Amino acid sequence: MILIDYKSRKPIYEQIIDNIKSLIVSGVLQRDEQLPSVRQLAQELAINPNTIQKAYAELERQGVLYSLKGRGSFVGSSLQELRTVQQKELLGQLSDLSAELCSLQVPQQEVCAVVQQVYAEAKEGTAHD
Amino acid sequence: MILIDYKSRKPIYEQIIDNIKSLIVSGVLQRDEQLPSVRQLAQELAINPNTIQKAYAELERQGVLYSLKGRGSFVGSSLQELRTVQQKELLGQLSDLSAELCSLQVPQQEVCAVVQQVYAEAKEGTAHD
DNA sequence: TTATATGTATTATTTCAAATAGTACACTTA
DNA sequence: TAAGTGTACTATTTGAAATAATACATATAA
Repeated sequence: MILIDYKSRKPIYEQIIDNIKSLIVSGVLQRDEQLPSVRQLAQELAINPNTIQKAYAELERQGVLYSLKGRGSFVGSSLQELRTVQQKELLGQLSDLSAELCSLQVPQQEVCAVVQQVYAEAKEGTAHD
Repeated sequence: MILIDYKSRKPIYEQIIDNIKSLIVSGVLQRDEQLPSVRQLAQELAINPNTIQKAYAELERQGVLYSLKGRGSFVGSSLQELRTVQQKELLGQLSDLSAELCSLQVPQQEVCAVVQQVYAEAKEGTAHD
C-alpha cells in the first residue's frame, strides 16, 4: 500500500505524505475513511511512530486529513478537491519545465509530441479495463 | 555569475554544478575557456574550497570540464554537446511529469496549452533583441 | 470499571550527508 | 624562486531527519 524508498533524497515523512495523497487521488482512500493508526502504520513500515506522526500532522495542516483524539485519523479531502490541488501544483511544475525546455531550444512541437506519446501509451495501457 | 541559495534543499556543490552547466549551455562559457580556480571561486562565493573541488570533480567525471594540474580547469564540453545532453534529461523529466498529469486526469490539450503559453511568452520576451 | 486502543506532546539521542577547517604535495608559470 | 594551480587527506562541525522512550488525555470495547 505504502512504499518507502530509503535511498531516496526525499525524507521518509514526505514520502508518506505523497503516498497517502496518491491513495486519495486514485480513489483507494475515500473521504472520512479511517487511516491506519500512527502506531500501526509505523509497525507496518518498520519505522518510528514519530515519523508517521510528523507526516500525519503535516497532512492535517494541509486539510488532507483530520484526527480525533482517542478515535483515529480520517481522510478530510474529497478525491475531487485534492485532485484539483494536485493538478494545479503539477501544472506549475510543467510551466517551469517548459520554460527550461524553451531556453534549451527544444522545439515546442517536440515537447507536445512527448506529451502526446505519454498520453497515447496510457490510453493503450487502460484500453482493456 | 554564480548564485547560491543557502535555503535550498539542493546541496551547494550541486547548485554550482547546475550553474556552470547553465553558463556553458547559454554560451557564456565556451569550450576550452578557463574556469575560475578552486580557491578563487571559493573566495568569490564565500564558501569552502573543498565544496568547489567536489563540484569540479563531479563535472570532470561527467566530461563537462577537464583539469590540468598546475594549470587550471577548463570547459570540456561544447555548447551543442551539453545542450543535447540537457535536452534529453529534461525530456525525460517531461515524460514523467506528463504521466503524472495524465493519471490526474488533466486533459492532454490543457497540458499542451500550458506549453504553448510558455513558449509564446518567451517569444514575446525575446522579440526585441 | 478496566484494559486497550487512539492522538498528541515532550525531551534526549543517534545518524548521516554536507560543509568546513587545516594541511600537504605535485605541477606550472612568470 | 615564488606564487598560483589541481589534488588528496584527515578531522571537525552543522543541521535535518530519524529514532528512542515516556507521558497524558480521550475513546471504546470487554
